[in-house]
Amino acid sequence: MNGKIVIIDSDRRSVKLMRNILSDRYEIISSASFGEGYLMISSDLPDIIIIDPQFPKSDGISFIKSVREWSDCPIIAVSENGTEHAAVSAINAGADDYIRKPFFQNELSARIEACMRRFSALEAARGVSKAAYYVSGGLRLDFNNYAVTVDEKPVHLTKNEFKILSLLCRHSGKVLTYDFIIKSVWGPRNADSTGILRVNVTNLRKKIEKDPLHPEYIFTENGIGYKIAQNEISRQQLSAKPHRRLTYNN
Amino acid sequence: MNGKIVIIDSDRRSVKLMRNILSDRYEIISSASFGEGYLMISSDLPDIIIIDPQFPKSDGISFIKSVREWSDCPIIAVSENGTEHAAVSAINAGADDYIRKPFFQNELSARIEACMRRFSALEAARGVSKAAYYVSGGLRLDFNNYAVTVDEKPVHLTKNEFKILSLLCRHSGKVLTYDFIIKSVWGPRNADSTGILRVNVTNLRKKIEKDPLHPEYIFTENGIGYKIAQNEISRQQLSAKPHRRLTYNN
DNA sequence: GCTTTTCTTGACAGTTTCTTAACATTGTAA
DNA sequence: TTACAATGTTAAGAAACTGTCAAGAAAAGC
Repeated sequence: MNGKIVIIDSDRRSVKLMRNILSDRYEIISSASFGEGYLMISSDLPDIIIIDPQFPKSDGISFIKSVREWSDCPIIAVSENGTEHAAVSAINAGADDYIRKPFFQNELSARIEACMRRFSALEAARGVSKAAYYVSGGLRLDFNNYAVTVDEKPVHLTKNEFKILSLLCRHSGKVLTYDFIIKSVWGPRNADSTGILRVNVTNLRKKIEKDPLHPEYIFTENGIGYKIAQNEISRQQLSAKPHRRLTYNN
Repeated sequence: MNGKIVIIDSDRRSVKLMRNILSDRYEIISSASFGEGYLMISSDLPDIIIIDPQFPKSDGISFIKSVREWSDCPIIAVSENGTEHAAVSAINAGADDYIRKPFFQNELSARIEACMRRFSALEAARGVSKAAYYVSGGLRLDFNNYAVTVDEKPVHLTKNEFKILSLLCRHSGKVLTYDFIIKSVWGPRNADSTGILRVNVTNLRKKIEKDPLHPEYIFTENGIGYKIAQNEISRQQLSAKPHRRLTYNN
């Protein structure tokens, strides 16, 4: 599996077709409604969002905008509306591409893959780890299997606890602000609702820290956010991707 | 000017049209041949490359691949060839977008701008992950991680202390007035409230200076403000010069 | 349906950080 | 040297932040 895609489209044939094209390489989750789709995006955190903004009938443009307020996830608009205005609106709202129906199947695939490549490059530049495991001291987290062990002993985490911990682990060594964590884990949400994050971190610490009062893994940066120690296995795997553009030295 | 665009297209009317659409916001350099275009790309280092890979005699796909070997500059293919194969080939070769002729003018603009936005984000992420440190003597400050070390030992700073120190480090070597620092850290505020700044600097010095009476890092310029020594990480060290290939043979 | 787990909220306490004010010290100009 | 302004230091209360608990709501599992 190359990743997870959320498809939001009220045309069932469209969805079925896209499923056929993509399901061998991607996990597909679909919805016919904006409301449900929105919930899927915030709970499942897909790698790509495909949406038919149904311009101008329904307000898909503001949907795209509102996702963009809290997520950088690539959005591809796929619509029967071939007008220039529809495409421009979607792209300006934050969509990464606008594809007209009926589309060529291989072209859809190619555009999705291109999107994924670009986003991976962006995340890599941001220091997001692509390693399969996080290891630090006695703590080990398996990103793919949702498994966490402390000193070889398996630890059960709830969904949100795992989301928080794996987020910290993907960005290991960096301080993540409360706001960033909240938006990443809960999606759109009142940013000042830090209480729920605090409770989750307390519960997490109870499960993985020997002495929650003197944390060994999850550190608090007062007034800013949380961080976790650098992944011990990511250093070797720091891949040297070629530089994107030549730059002047002046 | 928003940037520089190299257009490689043998169709003069196309080039003229694109010039008309884009020249108010971008510097346009164009060529009708691959060879010349290639030289332009390597010498002018544009922000975006627009290319019609559908040259009658030459292979535009290998051109794109060849540019991709050493540059990540966004490439937009614009071609009269509407086939799926043409689009898929271009995108898989490394093009960021494939636009069919005849195109909508505003859509072309929007797609170019979207490309620029994405690429800026990528470069910003790369820049941040490189030029993220201030170093002077034993003092080291990591702008992104709110982390400060003195002689390798981590030092804990409060949010405001870090704000002040990083402000000084960002403007290293220059004297920052009390007024400027206060406004930067606390926002609009009674300008004569320098007391709070003095307290913060005292606390900062306690944490990072060996002998606060004879500061090694944070210097007072009487009657003006504070300053910190110039960052020892020079700009040349930050951006390594990638190799450049100047010939294109096909 | 029921039971169990997880999520969310609000209250509260302990801790850290911020801010103020008083006082000490240093620098500067007459 | 003296007087005065500017800067440094300290301490204490205020404010903000963080960690914890418990209870009800919601969701998941059976």
